[in-house]
Amino acid sequence: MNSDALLANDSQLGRSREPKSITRPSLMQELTSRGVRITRQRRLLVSIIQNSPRHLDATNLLGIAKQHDRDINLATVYRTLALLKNRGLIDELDLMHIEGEKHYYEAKTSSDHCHLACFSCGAIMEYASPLFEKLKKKIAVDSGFQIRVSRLELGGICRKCSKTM
Amino acid sequence: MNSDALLANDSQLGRSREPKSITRPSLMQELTSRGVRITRQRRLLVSIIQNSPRHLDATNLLGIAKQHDRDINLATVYRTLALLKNRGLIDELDLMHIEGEKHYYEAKTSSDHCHLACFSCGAIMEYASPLFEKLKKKIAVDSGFQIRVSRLELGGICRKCSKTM
DNA sequence: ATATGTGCAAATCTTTTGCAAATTC
DNA sequence: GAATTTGCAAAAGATTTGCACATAT
Repeated sequence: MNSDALLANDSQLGRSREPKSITRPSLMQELTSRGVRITRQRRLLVSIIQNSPRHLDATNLLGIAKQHDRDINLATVYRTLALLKNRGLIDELDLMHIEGEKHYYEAKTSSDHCHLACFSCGAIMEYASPLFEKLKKKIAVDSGFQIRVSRLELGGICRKCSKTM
Repeated sequence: MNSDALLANDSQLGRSREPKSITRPSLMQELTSRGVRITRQRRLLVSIIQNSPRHLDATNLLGIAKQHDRDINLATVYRTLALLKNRGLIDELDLMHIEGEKHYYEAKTSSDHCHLACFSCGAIMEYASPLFEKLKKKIAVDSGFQIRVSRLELGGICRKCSKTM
């Protein structure tokens, strides 16, 4: 029996549909309840981030947003991402720089998970585990450090690729 | 009793002296044994990385190297870092982007450790734990992923700062 | 002598910023 | 109407690259 949630994933840079155990609180609700002004473009960007099945970088996000609002600008994307990041509503990922130095974003989940990046095919898998939560708790207790953000990223070769090679 | 090694640290962006349990194999020896050509500048850079008590970024590294070789160039620093990274001899850290988007480097250690970055004072602490190793092993087994590189970074408030505030 | 490494300057890529115009409450 | 957000273009910062020259084996 395996108490951990392994979120298998097939697509390039994709993020799988999540089991019920992982929840992403509504970004819009969070923003509203914190008195953040909701503009048309913020609503659009937030909804894209919240619903995207993949991890998006700023340019991806702009591209998708442009399909709905031809005039949206990259600077607005960055400013909105900064807003969300500063309020702790999204996580910023590097995904082991598997595709350059850009960042990827995802709505923060209730319990943290880590990202496995395959150097061979570029697939990104997510993995959540009580053991990860336990480790963070132990680090906090041992070191007296109050953890606000955590990022565990692993680079290597995914199962599919190691079979192929 | 605490089986984990907590590597306390006082200095800004510093790295503490390590307990014997953490070892950093000789980069020079590794390079030689792999038939990599050793030039004057590579020797210099490698020795700085190996012996630095702090996590250095490319510009830091250049600055220190310049004290020994006035003519060394930033491009050479980056090229040498790429060489070491590709051979898996150093780890590249983001340290939660606590100081911009640059990267920091350290000689790879025998067992992985994580980095705690204090958003308030900028201190970087290192923390090694068998529990981290256990988590990685579990992830590998559960997901069939062969881990080549791992990075666990935590951002938050260090003990000292949370007392002050 | 040949392959490899290096300096330099320019290019690239991601992200940030100043400011005037547009939008929101 | 006042405060905030946005577009645009320019700036900033980190890293990479092309090429002629220098160095290592």
